[in-house]
Amino acid sequence: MEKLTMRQQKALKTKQKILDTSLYLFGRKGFNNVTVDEIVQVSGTSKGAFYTHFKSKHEVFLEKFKEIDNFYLDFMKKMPEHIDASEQILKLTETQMKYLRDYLGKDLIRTIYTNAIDPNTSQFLINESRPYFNIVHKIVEKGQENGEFKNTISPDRITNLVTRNIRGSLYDWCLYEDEKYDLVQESLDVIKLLLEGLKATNS
Amino acid sequence: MEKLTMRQQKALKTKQKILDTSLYLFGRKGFNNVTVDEIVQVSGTSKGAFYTHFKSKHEVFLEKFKEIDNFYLDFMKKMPEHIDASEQILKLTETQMKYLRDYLGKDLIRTIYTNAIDPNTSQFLINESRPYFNIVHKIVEKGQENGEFKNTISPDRITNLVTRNIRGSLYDWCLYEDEKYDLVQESLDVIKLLLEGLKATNS
DNA sequence: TTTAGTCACCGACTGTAGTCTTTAATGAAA
DNA sequence: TTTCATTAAAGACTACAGTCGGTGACTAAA
Repeated sequence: MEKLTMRQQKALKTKQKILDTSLYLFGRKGFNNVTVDEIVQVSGTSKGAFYTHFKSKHEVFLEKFKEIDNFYLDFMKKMPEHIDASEQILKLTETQMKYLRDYLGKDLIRTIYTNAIDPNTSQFLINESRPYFNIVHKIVEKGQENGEFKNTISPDRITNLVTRNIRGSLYDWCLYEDEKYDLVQESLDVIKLLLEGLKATNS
Repeated sequence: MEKLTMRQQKALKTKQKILDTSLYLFGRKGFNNVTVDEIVQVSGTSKGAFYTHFKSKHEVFLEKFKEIDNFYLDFMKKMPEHIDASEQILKLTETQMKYLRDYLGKDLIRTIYTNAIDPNTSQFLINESRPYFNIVHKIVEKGQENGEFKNTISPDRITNLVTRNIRGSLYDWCLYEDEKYDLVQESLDVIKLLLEGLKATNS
């Protein structure tokens, strides 16, 4: 499986060089202020090389965004098992939002959320095989089993609603230019309210 | 106030011609498949004229979107006063979503929601002076006065959360290419759950 | 080792949104 | 009525994402 020809190894190196240079430049100047020509020039490659390895300028950033799925897997390993499902979802939300805010950053999220609307691109955000969905789904199932959540709504549906609320919070974050919007607090508030509506104790 | 010179009248006519042609072409071919050159050619005007009247291609579509605020005002005139605040919000949501789905259409909403993320453009979606905010705000206030909603959360905040949920539903609608996503049903479900969490009867 | 084919890469080219300089028609002031 | 300033409109031009035909180094089969 790891039998790469000389050629393929070199290609991989080129791809990595483009990726590194892109991310470096995006970080310095912002996605919109970096041109593909510049990336290509700084990385010492070419337009042709860029587009053999990436479908678009957006896609380079998407590659970085995908790291978040590893973050989720990591998170679950450390998640204490004994706490409530609600608590688990809140903890997940908090950690996730801090990660997005401090590590990936608003510029990246903006790029992802803009690009996701384009019908021609991959439906990454709503791809149900993402670790994120599985994690939330598992927590929700447990929450229903132990009578914490209503079971009049399917776990699939609840998962759906939770992740949609998170997307909503992130989208709104993107809308604000200044720092008036506290992503972590806003997301937690929204999720808390949603969980309130999901509690089994309400009618 | 209505003293327009010959020149201004002609200018207004040009603007209208560009607007009509644009909307016609967007409707026929989709926003992304219409070029500014085409609009200009079909409307018998010029690039220069186009950009004196509109800041961007997106902004033409935004003009259409703004009609929705008249829709809200209209809606309120017909809203029965005697029903619950929750019921009013649900009714508003349903009517609004049908209007967006059937009259404005997904292509327009996609355009608005893509454009809104761009920090350089007007923050129309989160502009709190929009009729939409005022309407929701009024309903919420009444709901708190008559003890229907918790009053541990400020009406501003609740309004905020409601409108955010709506944006979330609309954003998700944009993500789906096929017709698997029923905008009206999904929005109502989300809002119902949110209202559940806002009820005064829960702790 | 030769040879035929592949594919990573190159960079000139295309399409399109948006800008900039110029022009002429209008309107205000004398 | 003449003059001067204003501004809507025109269209050539720029910037930039993405495409496409060509090229040569590498691979694999003989």
